[in-house]
Amino acid sequence: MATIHDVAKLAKVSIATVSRVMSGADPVNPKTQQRVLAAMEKLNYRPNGLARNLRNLRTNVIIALMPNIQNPFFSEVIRGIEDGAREAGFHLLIGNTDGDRGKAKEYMALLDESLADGLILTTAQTDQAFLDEFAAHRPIVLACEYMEGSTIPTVSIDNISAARKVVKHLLALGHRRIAHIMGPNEVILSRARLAGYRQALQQHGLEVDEMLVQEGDFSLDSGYRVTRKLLSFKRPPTAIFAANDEMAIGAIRAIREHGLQIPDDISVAGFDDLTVSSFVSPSLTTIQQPRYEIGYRSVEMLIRLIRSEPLAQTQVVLDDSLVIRESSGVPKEHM
Amino acid sequence: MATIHDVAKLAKVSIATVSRVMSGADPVNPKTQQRVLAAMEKLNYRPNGLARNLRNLRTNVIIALMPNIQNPFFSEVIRGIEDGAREAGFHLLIGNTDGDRGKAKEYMALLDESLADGLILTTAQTDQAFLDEFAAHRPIVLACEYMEGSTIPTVSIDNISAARKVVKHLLALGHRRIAHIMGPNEVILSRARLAGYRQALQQHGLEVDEMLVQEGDFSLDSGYRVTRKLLSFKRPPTAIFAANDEMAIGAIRAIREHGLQIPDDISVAGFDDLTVSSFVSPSLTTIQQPRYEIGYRSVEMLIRLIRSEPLAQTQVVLDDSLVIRESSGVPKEHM
DNA sequence: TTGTATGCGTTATCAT
DNA sequence: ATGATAACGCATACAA
Repeated sequence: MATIHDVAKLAKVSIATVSRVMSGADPVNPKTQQRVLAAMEKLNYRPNGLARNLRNLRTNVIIALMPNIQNPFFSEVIRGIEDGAREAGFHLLIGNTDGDRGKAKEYMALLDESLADGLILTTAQTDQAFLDEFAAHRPIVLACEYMEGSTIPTVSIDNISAARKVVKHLLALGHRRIAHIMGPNEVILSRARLAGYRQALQQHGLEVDEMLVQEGDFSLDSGYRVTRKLLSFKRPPTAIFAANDEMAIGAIRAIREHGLQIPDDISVAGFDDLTVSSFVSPSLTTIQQPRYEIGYRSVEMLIRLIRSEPLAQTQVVLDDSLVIRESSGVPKEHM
Repeated sequence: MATIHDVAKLAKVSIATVSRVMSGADPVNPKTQQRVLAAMEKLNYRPNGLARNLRNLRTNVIIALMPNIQNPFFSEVIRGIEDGAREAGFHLLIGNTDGDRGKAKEYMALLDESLADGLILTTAQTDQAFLDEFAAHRPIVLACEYMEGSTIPTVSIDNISAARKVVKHLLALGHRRIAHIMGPNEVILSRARLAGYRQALQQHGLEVDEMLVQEGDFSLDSGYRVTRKLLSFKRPPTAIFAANDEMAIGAIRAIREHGLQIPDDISVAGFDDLTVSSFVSPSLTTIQQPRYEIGYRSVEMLIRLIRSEPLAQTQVVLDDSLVIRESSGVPKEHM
């Protein structure tokens, strides 16, 4: 690979002049500029990004950590992050943690090794105390979930109110035995959605039947398994609210295999509005959240942090909306 | 951030000794080692990766390019790549190209800027001539599709024979009017699967009705739209083979909306065996390919290329298998 | 307008 | 066993 020295020698100038031609910062005589350009062309010169980064002490790399690259919810968030990063001249390094805190910390360490300029977490990935401390001195943004009492810049919807909205919809249809398939209890998101579920029932004067709250892991398969369990109860629920669409699709499968009709025998609602959710049969009632925008706004904030620019607000809450489709309906006893 | 000089000063040694303590290559007196370690601890020293990389002229970064991060097929391939990369101490930079060759070339340029050590393409992303030339002097592996007459190291299944297998299955059930929803014509994969479709029909002595070959773009929605078109024909097909599962799921939706039963009125088959494909209703007949392994083997090859180690073989073809589920059955006139 | 010289923080060579 | 020093390739302050 040709270096700046090779170009300088061929163009009969100093390396400083070559550097100036590249940056365009200082004025350069048009004729020498031509010579330099010609030399760069001839040598097929590409500046070494490593040297440039060391000199500038910046990498132009942003890391986005996701618990699971397979999850289509996050991939749309990532698209928003990527677009925002590209527009600002940053590269995106995507890290998959599989919910493993060790992996997450490994990626976070890249910040301290100067191999990345900033970090976006989609879901917290680790304990709040550690994260607060870590983020205090480093450019970090938390996307998708909100940590109560934390000072970390955050972009998310209000998961509690969104979950409440789903359950109120089911209550309004006449359901009284509504089950909730929650996500992993250690995930903040999961607890927030569970809280919304409880609030809706309580505001309706109903007690929460703890048997009807079951934990999944956000996978299709866990939704399937948990639903089979729910259906085996003496008094099965008339509606199931799953904490994400994938578990809801798993639930649909289990219900159909059980020989029941949706929504006639049992209603199902999810959360996220994946693309596939309007294509499954029956199509899924769910919460639509602005996934792309969550990503885009997150990276905007992060870049301001990296540049030490002030933040207008540190906690951004975006709007969600309830999408009612075929999977939710009036319970049988009311028909 | 503390540097190696700060550590050296505090420990009252030279920077060379600090470096030795870190690498463990040369012997160091245990007592001085303790002093150095203590100093590193006290200063919370983290070596600067940028400087290290510049010195070594390596980044330990591998780039994986995918046409669409949303596509669950690729995300499993990426998992394989990521695991392989991690095991070998590499970081993975994931690039989304949206099928845009400009974006792809931008990422490829990172190789020439020394910001990455190697590149994996999942689908070719660009024209063969450019790619062959580009790959001739750089560590590059092509995953998922095979380019006829190319010398680029490749890991994939045999898409032609796999597609043939699907169509032969439909023929064996008694279908004669079999439609094909192909992927974008500029994608090698799409043309390979189309070729397999043609071969199967021809080997069965059937002519290909060109009206029954329609182009989609691998999205759910395109499968839906194209299927509506197919169903509007005077003589609609009795079976549809979609070039991927997402289009097949779109097709299922269109067929149900049309009031037809699957597989009684019309059979559907896909390609890829996404997780969701066994959960949709009816569950999908499809081709299962070793996505994770494709990724894993690709990165293995790439790392050998980066290290200038010899390759046992440059074109790896892995096994696929036909998974028969509920969406394909005997056509009505045969029942 | 251009050149010289220094430093970014490592690793590695060569002495001692 | 340890230290001094030279790269790695670039950007920039300062001189000319």
